[in-house]
Amino acid sequence: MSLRFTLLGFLSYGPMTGYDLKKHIDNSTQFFWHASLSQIYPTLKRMDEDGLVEAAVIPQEGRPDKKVYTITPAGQAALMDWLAEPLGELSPQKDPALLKLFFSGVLNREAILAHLCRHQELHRARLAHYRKETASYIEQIIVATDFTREGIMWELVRQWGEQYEQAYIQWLEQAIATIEEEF
Amino acid sequence: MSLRFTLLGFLSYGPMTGYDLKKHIDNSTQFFWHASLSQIYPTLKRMDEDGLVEAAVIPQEGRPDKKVYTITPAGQAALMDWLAEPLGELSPQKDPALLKLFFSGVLNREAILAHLCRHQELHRARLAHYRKETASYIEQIIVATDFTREGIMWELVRQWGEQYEQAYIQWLEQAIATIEEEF
DNA sequence: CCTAGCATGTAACCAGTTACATGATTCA
DNA sequence: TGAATCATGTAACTGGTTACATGCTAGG
Repeated sequence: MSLRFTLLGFLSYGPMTGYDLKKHIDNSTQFFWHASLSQIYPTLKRMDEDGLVEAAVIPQEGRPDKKVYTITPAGQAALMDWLAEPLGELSPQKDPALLKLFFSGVLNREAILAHLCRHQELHRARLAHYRKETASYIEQIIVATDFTREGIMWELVRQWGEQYEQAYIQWLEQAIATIEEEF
Repeated sequence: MSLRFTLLGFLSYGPMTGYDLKKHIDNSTQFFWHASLSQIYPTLKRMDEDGLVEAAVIPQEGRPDKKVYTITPAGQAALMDWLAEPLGELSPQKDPALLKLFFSGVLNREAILAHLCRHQELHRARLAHYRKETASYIEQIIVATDFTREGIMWELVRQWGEQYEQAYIQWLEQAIATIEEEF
């Protein structure tokens, strides 16, 4: 259901194609909400049937016709209802890396350390991404569109990403120390 | 796929029914891997067909026969292969609460603050849970089974849960301050 | 020459949720 | 009296992934 709201959210900033939406998702919500084109296209189609968006077909040569989607008043209303609705329970997360670690007591010291170091590398890369690419993307959009209020929210969420990665890396540091001492 | 490894992981500690497995999941992996009974039962059945586990049927009166599953050598091997295999990319997370916040720039100051406070409450409750219920559950199992090596891993993962929640709460604190000042 | 970007989709499949179905025992 | 615990499952559905299909243009 949240994919529909993701799409409505971006379309509330302006009309766009499914392809454009995918790029915005990849550049901003990617790390707390992602979707593939093969999920986006049929979803937009159903949202059109439900009257939440409207498609304007722009003929093109040499490539498929462009479908530019615009949010309808009904779509705006649905988005606002969802935004206003209080948060439910925390949504359960799944993290295969933690699961593997949880059951890794049977492995030897070196194998566990290898997992932890690899894990740390991945999180360092992501931290760098939040600080560089994500930060500049947000700034760029704020400058281009003058969405200052929206920009405050985007930036807050980006900061959570940064702090999350920092905390993760710190914990892994401690975990490595623990294994080196106790295992 | 990871559900199969979750079940194999717990079954490597000893034979159990699907019902027992569900309780272990709820008490320990719940926050990074969860599953419902209606997913666990058919999965165990298919794992039996694939030779990863074996069921011993224990007739009971007044309730369905108990099926106690035991991990087979093939199951043990599959579990070890998975544990040894290096971590792939970070698995994409989905968090509807962050998504809502991301698009909340159109809401007024009070509505945003309400979301943030509610969010903080939920995370405080979870932090308390990790510190009390989860911690005592782990200690209890370590004492009962003498799985000290395994216990170190369980405790490490629990500590991540605790640090994650602390970081989340801190970020929300900052976010509340930012909205109060800038919005 | 090959990769990336533009631009759309369908079909088969897998994972996971929700609702349904049964039924005894224990505890507040 | 009603909820929780024990103990199993099935069926319909929703959400999401993977593979397939088409085909032009621009740039390194």
